[in-house]
Amino acid sequence: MSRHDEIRQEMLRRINDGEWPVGSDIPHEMVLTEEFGAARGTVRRALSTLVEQGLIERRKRAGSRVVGQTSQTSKLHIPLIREEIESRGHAYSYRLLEREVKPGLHGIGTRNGLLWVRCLHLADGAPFQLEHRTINLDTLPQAAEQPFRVTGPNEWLVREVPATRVITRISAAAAEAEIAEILAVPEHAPLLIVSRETFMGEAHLTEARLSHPAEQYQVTTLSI
Amino acid sequence: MSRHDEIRQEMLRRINDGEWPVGSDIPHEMVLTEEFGAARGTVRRALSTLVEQGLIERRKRAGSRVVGQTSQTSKLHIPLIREEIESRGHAYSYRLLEREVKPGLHGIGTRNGLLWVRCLHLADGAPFQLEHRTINLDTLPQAAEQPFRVTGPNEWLVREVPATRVITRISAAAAEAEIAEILAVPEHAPLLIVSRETFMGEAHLTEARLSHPAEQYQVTTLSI
DNA sequence: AAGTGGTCTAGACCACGTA
DNA sequence: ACGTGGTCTAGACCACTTC
Repeated sequence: MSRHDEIRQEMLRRINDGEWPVGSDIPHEMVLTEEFGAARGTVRRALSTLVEQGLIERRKRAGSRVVGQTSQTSKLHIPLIREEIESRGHAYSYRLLEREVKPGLHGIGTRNGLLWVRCLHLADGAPFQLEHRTINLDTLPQAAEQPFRVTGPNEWLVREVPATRVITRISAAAAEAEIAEILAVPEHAPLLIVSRETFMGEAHLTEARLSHPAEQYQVTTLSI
Repeated sequence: MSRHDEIRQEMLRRINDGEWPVGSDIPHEMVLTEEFGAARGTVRRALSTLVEQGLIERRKRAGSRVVGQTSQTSKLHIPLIREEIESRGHAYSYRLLEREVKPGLHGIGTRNGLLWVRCLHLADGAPFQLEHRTINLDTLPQAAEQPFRVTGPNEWLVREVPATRVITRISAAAAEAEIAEILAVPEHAPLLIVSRETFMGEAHLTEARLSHPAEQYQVTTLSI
């Protein structure tokens, strides 16, 4: 355990034991620096981690204070669907349903159009995730050469394309007739839907709508 | 924009423009330090942010390399339900449905028991979130004195209790008859369910199961 | 206005993992 | 075995925000 970890542990203990109650100011950096006998940078590193965790707040000239659970954030990690399925011990398979180039929309893909893909990811032969994928051919023209016949767009994107910004939306919906049939669930069965938009800088790269039968899938996040 | 931000921006540009393609090694710290004319710590800070964003990977003695979207993580921030409703411009109201102390389970709350609360959060008078809450009275004995009659457990927890670890699970389900009635949706209507377990160190603090009519609610996450 | 947190520098030592 | 990234120190200047 590094020194800044030790210092952070001790700070956590003080918060936990009520020595630094929620809402109270904690000692200034220089005080802590002397007390722990460490350099200022080391103390600051411990404090920064606590800020990331959402346990303390820092304001210039006003010191730092302990906060409650308000600003608790978690990390959401959505792995490759193949890895997700294989990590559960199931056999992964893939089926391309549709692939076509469509004209652009709303200023996205207006020059080269949009590559539109619909495909299915299966676990032990049973439908697990229905993927509606749109790829912007203005920013990713190489995608036009990808058949996506034996592996999905995800695999290719992960291997080739870096992204700086991802927006993920998680929602629930009742399965419409067509989707219900593809996913082999009753009509109006609950679905868990993950929608992701991916950007590189300001450039829009791709968009995915991933529908799962609710019984088979849930999203889990861990704290920072 | 601070120097480490400028350096990071330039690194992002190189990744974006393919000067540093996915899978390739990027220059060593000392090379970058010289090139940018900054201190090593500043370059390292820029690199650290890129690691957090999941854009590069670092391995001792082997250098750093650009990775694809595999390890993309997002930050999930679930605010106080009251703030969520008010930020949409609706009037928030609260109704306590049930409150009772139950014996502990699975080693959780085995001394003092568990405080079990069921309550409803409404937007403009319409049901928005049904909350099933369990509070561990071993770790949070003060909770036993809280009536939760006019404000929910959330408000109290946020004000009083810090947490170091939060596990969040997001799932979908069809509304059972009783829940459907409380939420004023048809039976079997899709629900978006957010479950959270909260810990301070190893100590289990509280657990919540938050059910929302799917039409009214979705979870959004942003990249780091 | 002043003191806090934020940033940056320059240097050193260390441990680990790959070559 | 050795060079890389990881950590820590000591010091300085700055800008913001509260007092």
